[in-house]
Amino acid sequence: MNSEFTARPTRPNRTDTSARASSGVSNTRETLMACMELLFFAYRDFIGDPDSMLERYGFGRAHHRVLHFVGRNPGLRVADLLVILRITKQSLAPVLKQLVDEGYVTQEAGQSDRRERHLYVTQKGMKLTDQLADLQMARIKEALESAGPDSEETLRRFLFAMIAEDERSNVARLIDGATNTGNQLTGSTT
Amino acid sequence: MNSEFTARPTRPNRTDTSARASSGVSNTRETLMACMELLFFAYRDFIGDPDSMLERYGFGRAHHRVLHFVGRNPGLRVADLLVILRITKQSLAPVLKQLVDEGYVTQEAGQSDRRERHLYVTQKGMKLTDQLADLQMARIKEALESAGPDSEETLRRFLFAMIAEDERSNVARLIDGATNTGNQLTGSTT
DNA sequence: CGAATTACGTCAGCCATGTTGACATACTTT
DNA sequence: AAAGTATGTCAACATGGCTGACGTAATTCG
Repeated sequence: MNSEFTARPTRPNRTDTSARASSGVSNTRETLMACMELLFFAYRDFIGDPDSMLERYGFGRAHHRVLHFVGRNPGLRVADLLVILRITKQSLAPVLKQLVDEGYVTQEAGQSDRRERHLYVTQKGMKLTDQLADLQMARIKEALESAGPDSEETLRRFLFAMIAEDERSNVARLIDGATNTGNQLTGSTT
Repeated sequence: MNSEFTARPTRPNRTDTSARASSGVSNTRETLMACMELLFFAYRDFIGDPDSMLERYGFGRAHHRVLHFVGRNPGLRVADLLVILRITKQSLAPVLKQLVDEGYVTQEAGQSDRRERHLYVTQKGMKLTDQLADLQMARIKEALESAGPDSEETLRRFLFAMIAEDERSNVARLIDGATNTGNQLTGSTT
């Protein structure tokens, strides 16, 4: 017994007060709570996909993040990466070293300033990076389809608004700069 | 210079091929990529709120998760918690011990089976748990409002579909059982 | 009854990922 | 020449995971 998390406790005190009363649409505490928990589980599985693939390469999430952001922003400097990932150079060092040593990422001295190390994902690296991204995008795509026709626009608005206010412009610039898809974000959320 | 992550590289190769071509609505690779990155940043800030509060108590995310799930499912057994959190008892032990020692959680031997330890969040614990949840729900609520009128339903559908297929029923049961809000999830996603 | 199983705890050792602080090195700027 | 900057590196440490092994109490099964 108790194989998965079918396991529910004997569950006492279920008196069903509050909530449910406002059977309507508005965001009750319970509804928001459900969103919270769903976000928790959704995100877990969202990272679960790439995690298992990364394992086979001896990489972790840290490697994934580096591959992703360098892949999307070729020529990124080490300092940029640190700011994006919000980690210290000491944390990045071993991860980056491994990626460079194993040929997934290359470094090039800057032209104007030769102290700078510009990072690039190699072909070998891009292959892995794409595989990882494809896994995650496939899950998102499916979920969007099952969520309805306008779900993608709604989702983007929601996620963007979830980001700390003083970070939004940075994120918008990052995404947008890398994708060159136009100004959906900065424009639509004003 | 380079204060935040204003820092963008010199950015070479921006030739703008693919994408954008299909200017329509459909989920292009670039759009999905944007969703991916937004999800990454959104989730980071979603956890950032409680993180800073937890620090003041000397707690981490692990404590938060325990408080949350025990708080929502009073009487949960240790084994249940392990399955929900997908961690080992050795990982849980120190966290749970700290919460019990400091009076945030209590344990009670089961009535029918006295080997079982049923977990309950104390009043002191509920106060903290509620504060944490309120922080996160406030962010979600705001984001939903800024995403439009039907965004909550859409979001729930999306998130639910993001969960691994063979986990959905479990999650639905968990959320639903705890909230007693009815069968929105299990019903609407079929 | 006695043996096996179960729920939980605990000890020991390991790994990944993060942190600070201090310092070295190469390069640029003043 | 001196100061500042971009990066790398060493050392020590914290957190939160993991596995394996073992103990203990309680239940269940033969």
